[in-house]
Amino acid sequence: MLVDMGFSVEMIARAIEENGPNAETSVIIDTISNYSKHCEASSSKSKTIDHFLAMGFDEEKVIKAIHEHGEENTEQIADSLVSCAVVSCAAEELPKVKEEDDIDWSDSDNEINYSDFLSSDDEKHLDSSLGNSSQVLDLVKMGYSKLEASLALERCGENVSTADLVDFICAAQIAREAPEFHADPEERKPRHDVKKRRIEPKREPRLSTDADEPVRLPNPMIGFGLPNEPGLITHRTLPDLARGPPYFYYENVALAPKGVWETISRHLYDVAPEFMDSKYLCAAARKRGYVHNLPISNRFQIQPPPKYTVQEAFPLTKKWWPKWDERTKLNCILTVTASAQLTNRVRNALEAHSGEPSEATKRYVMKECKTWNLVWVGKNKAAPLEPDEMETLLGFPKNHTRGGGMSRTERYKSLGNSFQVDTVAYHLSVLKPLFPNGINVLSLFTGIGGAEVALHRLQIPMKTVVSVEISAENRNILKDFWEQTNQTGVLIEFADVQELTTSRIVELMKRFGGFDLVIGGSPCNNLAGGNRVTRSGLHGEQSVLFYEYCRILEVVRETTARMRRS
DNA sequence: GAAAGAATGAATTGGCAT
DNA sequence: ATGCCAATTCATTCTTTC
Repeated sequence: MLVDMGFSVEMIARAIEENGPNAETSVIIDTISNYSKHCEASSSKSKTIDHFLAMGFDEEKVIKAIHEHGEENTEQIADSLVSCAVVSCAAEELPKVKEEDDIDWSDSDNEINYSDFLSSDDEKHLDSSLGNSSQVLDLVKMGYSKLEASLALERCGENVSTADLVDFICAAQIAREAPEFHADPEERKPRHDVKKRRIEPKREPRLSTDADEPVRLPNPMIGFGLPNEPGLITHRTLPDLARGPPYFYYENVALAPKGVWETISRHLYDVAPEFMDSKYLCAAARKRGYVHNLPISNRFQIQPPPKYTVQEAFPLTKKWWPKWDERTKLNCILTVTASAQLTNRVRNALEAHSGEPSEATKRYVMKECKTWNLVWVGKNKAAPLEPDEMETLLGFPKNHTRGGGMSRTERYKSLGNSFQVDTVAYHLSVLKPLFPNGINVLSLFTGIGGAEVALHRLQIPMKTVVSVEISAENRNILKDFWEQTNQTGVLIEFADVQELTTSRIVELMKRFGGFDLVIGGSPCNNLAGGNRVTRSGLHGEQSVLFYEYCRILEVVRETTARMRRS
């Protein structure tokens, strides 16, 4: 049940651990309440929560009870809470752990009956895992939290000794608490190795995020390094919890409000974000953070590599580009572009006087050029990019967003919200030797299919793509791409992440043999600097869907673990 | 009605002088 | 360390135009 809410045993265990065993569970509560607001899409739910909170019950338990009984059944909720409190007082919470585990996998709310596709092995697992509660009990007696213990059991499988479970828990603790423990040995060498990092002395990536320490954006923003450049970092050690399968790849804007990336990282198994500005791989800036558990050695670029400067990308502009416009890169491609009238205003300003424009005029023109990403397409004629030019810059085939019932304005919006394909492909390139026979992809917040285009251009066969995208026009674009590129794999499109219930995810995984990659960039609306109205952070109306990514990823991870065990 | 145009700052960071 | 300035930013909403 907690999994359905987006909060796995793992996440709760980690959150509790981070705040200390007896500390306030503010992180959990904050997350759960915010998530639940979104999930239920109604304020009545939070009113119900408030109601019971006012009675002095623990918020976590309240939310759980509401989910179990439905918010309208306040009496049952109350009963449940009272009996729950009694159990707690008895200091024997162990049975509840198993309860969570069972609920997790035999949720009767789901439309699909698990027994229909659970193999006999799976059932055996459920039974034997009940039998293993004595191990959990042992661990609890040794001072570990019940959640920690059940987590260890979950990840290590049923046929392991208690000593092994202890090892796992210790390893997980060390991995989380001591960043230097999993630093690359090469990078960890003491200072006599200075020559090696002379090139980028400041770019020492933190391999694990400390909750107390704010995330700092690297300067230059080049992630683990650029292709064909010195100073490449080719190895990192992930926190144990973060390891695949499945691989996951999460993206969002780098310049988010303070604290956002700390939260994102914490919810994605403490993997430190890789911040990269796409201006190092193409002719337009795009500062983004990527949280992923992919290997980072032997990355390669897709061919042909994109043009590096605006003038190379759009050769016709060279002729008209004034000397005093020193730009070689464009700024970030946004969701709105300048009007055609702006081109006229710029032209009028430039032609007000003959000869070299005044400094003031240059300043005005340059300001507009940088604000609106104008390029020179004629004498004194600075115009916004065409949609197909944006497609080129972002690594999509020309006319990728054409058709599908999209207006020009809508194309700009969809393109502004998209991946830079070359950047994503650079990161995903390590998958190519790993999946020669193809890959099963769960693509969330697909948009116009940046991930799919990247995989296609990498020539990694897509056996299955399950895609979730709210915009019907964007779904059409992906479908068209799928057909036009003669994909042999299966494409399944959903409109809403809410449709991906636990049962449906499990069903899909059983059908296709699991997912190898869970990829997506959740909505940035409430994080993006351009938003003057609702830049409300990760809990904003759209950006809160980040927690849906977490929820779905966690279901895939747990299902993957189960499938591999059986 | 649909599409395009115009108006609407703040948060954050880096650089640099103090 | 602190303060100032410049630069950048996956946007929203209302108005106008067709």
